[in-house]
Amino acid sequence: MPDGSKTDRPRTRIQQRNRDLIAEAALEVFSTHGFRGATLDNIASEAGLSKPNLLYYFPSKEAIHTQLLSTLMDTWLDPLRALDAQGDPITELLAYVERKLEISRLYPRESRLFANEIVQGAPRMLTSLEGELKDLVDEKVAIIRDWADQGKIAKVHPYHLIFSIWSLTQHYADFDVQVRAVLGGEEPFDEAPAYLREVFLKLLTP
Amino acid sequence: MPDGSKTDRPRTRIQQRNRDLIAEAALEVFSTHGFRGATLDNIASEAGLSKPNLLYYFPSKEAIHTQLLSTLMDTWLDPLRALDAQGDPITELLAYVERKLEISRLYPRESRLFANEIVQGAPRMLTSLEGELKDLVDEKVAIIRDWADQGKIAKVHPYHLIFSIWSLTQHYADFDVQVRAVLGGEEPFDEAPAYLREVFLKLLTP
DNA sequence: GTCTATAAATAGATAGAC
DNA sequence: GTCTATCTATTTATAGAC
Repeated sequence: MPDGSKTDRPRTRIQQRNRDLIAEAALEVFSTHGFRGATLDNIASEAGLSKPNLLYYFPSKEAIHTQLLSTLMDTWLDPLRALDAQGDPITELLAYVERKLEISRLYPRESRLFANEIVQGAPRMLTSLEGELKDLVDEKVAIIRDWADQGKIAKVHPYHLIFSIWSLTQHYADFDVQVRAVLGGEEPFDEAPAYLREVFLKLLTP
Repeated sequence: MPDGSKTDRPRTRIQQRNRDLIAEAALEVFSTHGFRGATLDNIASEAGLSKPNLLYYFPSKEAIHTQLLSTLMDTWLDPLRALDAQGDPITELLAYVERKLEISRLYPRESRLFANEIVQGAPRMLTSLEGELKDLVDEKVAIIRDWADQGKIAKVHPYHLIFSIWSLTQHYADFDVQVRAVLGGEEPFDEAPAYLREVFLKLLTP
């Protein structure tokens, strides 16, 4: 009797497929227009479903948004989770920068989804920021502080170091139109990896 | 006959005062909720005026937003304009960073107003980005490139250098809630100036 | 110049047939 | 499970009295 129930949400294949369609459409629309700017009409037509059908799968617009944020939260935190206290400090931190930048390149919508939410004061995400996010950062800050104390990297403020990694890498996703407007034809991600590597190598070298 | 008419918009004292009240209220509301999230009701009550009275002074919600963006565009560009080709290169660039950070501290709403607009693809600002902004950046990039060619600063990609200054300084305004959530009680602007100075000093020193 | 009342459009959500 | 039709609330904008 192989069935795989009991996992709570997804049941049939068609349900799973439609939930996925909705999540994908919602990501597209929420990341481009923010929560208020997005409409169920937009999301429905992007998903190729009718508006009432959307609300058959999710109880409300808010529920779609919330589910999206919490699903993607893990993806968002993974690169920092991977920072390894046992590895070589400079290598670990540069690899973290590289991962974050690669995520901005490959998943700009996810980055903008969070950016929209946070710029507006994170009304639907504040507890996650003060909980999961802060806990993870505190844990990694302790590692970075040890590295600095042992003279393995330069003595930099560990929290602000992390802010600067977020800021510099996510900028290429969140402010993509501005970056491209200023660069004209040049592709941002051609030069960004080497540039950011240089920034953090110079900063972190003791 | 001293009167000061002919300047086109503001006439009486009361008109000027109400236009200012509306601009201030609109900045507050648009910067917190974005264009779609803001309502005329919010803006009106924030300004202490009735909704129809708002529309006596401005033809539409869009017009308020547009006027706000174009008024603040100059303030936004001024710190970069002040970059002086005749000054000492490192001093000039560090002073630019300091000015931008100070603006994030003193005028976070203005920063978030632009952030909201740009994250969503700058639908009402794209021409400004491709015009005024790109022109100014191109001009200053030429200066930075000269400095690098003359060996007065390290050889860094000038466009990405500017992106990194924007990104690192505006982060403290745009992502303020996140920064504060992670820091717990610590005041971001206590450490940020010294941290950013260190980042750019290390990066730019030849 | 400012207000109350209201029109017109949009958007989130529900009813009920199939 | 999916659709059409519709309800209700919100929101932009206007009319018209004062």
